[in-house]
Amino acid sequence: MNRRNTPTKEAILDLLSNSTKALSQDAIERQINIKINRATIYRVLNRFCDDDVVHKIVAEDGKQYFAVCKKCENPQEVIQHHFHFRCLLCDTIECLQVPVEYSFPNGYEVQNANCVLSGVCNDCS
Amino acid sequence: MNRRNTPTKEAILDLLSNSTKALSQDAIERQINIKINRATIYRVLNRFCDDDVVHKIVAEDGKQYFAVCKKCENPQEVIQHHFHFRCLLCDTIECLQVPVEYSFPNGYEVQNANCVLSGVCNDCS
DNA sequence: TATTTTATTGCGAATAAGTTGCAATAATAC
DNA sequence: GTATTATTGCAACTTATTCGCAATAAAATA
Repeated sequence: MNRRNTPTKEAILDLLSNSTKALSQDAIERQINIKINRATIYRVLNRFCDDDVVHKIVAEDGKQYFAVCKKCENPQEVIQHHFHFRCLLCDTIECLQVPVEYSFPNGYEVQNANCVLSGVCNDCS
Repeated sequence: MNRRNTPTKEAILDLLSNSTKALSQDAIERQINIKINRATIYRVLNRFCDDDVVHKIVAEDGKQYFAVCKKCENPQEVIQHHFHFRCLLCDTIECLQVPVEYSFPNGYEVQNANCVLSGVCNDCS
C-alpha cells in the first residue's frame, strides 16, 4: 500500500494547508479549482487521516471536517487534543490552540478526543 | 404548542432515565418494549431537547445520542458542559461528571459544547 | 524507453441517519 | 360529549458517506 503522488492529492492538501478553517467534503469540492469526484475526496481525506497528515472532526451537524495536523508541521508543539470552535453565524469550524484538559476517574483510557464548542467566533463577534 | 402526555413519550423518558448510557434512536427502538415509529422517536427526543429534559450528543460516528439532563433532575449541580465518553469496545456513550474547562481567546462566545473522548471505559479496562 | 504492477480515480449504486408532508389518532380543553 | 390540535405512523425524501468495479495512471522494473 505505498502512496502515490497525484494532482488530486496535492490539490486537496494544498487547499487544506492554506485554509484557516477545517473543511468538509463539499466545501473542498466547492473551493478547489479542479474537478474531483466526491468519493475520491473522501478517500484521499481518509488516507490523509491514516497517515496522520490531517485530522478529522465531527461537528454537531454530524458532518466530518478535516484540518491539517499542526503537530505534523511542527512536531515540537504537540497539540494533539485541542478544542475546535464552530461558529454558528459564519458556519465554519476552526482548530484552536487550546488543549483539552480533564481529570478522569480511574479505569478510563482516553485514546482520542472530539471536542467542538460552538457559538460566535472572533470574526463574527 | 402545549405538550401532551402519551405512552410513547413516557416510555422513552423512562428508558432514558433508567439508562446509565446515552442512547441513539436505534438503541431506543431496540430496547423499548413497545413499538414506536422511527420518526416519532426522533420527534419525541427533539421535543425533549427543546424542553431541556434531555441533551443531545453527536459522537465521532456522526450519530445523535440522547441522555437525560442531570441538571434538570437536580438543578443545584449545574453540570452544563461535561465530557462524554465513548467506549470503543462496548460501543456505548456515557455522561461523565467531569466539567469541560477551557480558557479561550477573547472574542469567542461559547454557547454550547459537544465534547466526546473515546477509548476504553471503566467497565472494559 | 517500454512494460508491468497496483494504487488511485470516476461512476453509479447502496447504505444509513435523520427529516418532512400528510392523513389518522388521541390527549386535553371546553 | 364535543371540539381543538398535539401527536403518531407511514412513506417518501434528503444528505453524508461508503463500496464495487472497471478504467486510469503513478512508480517500479526490465
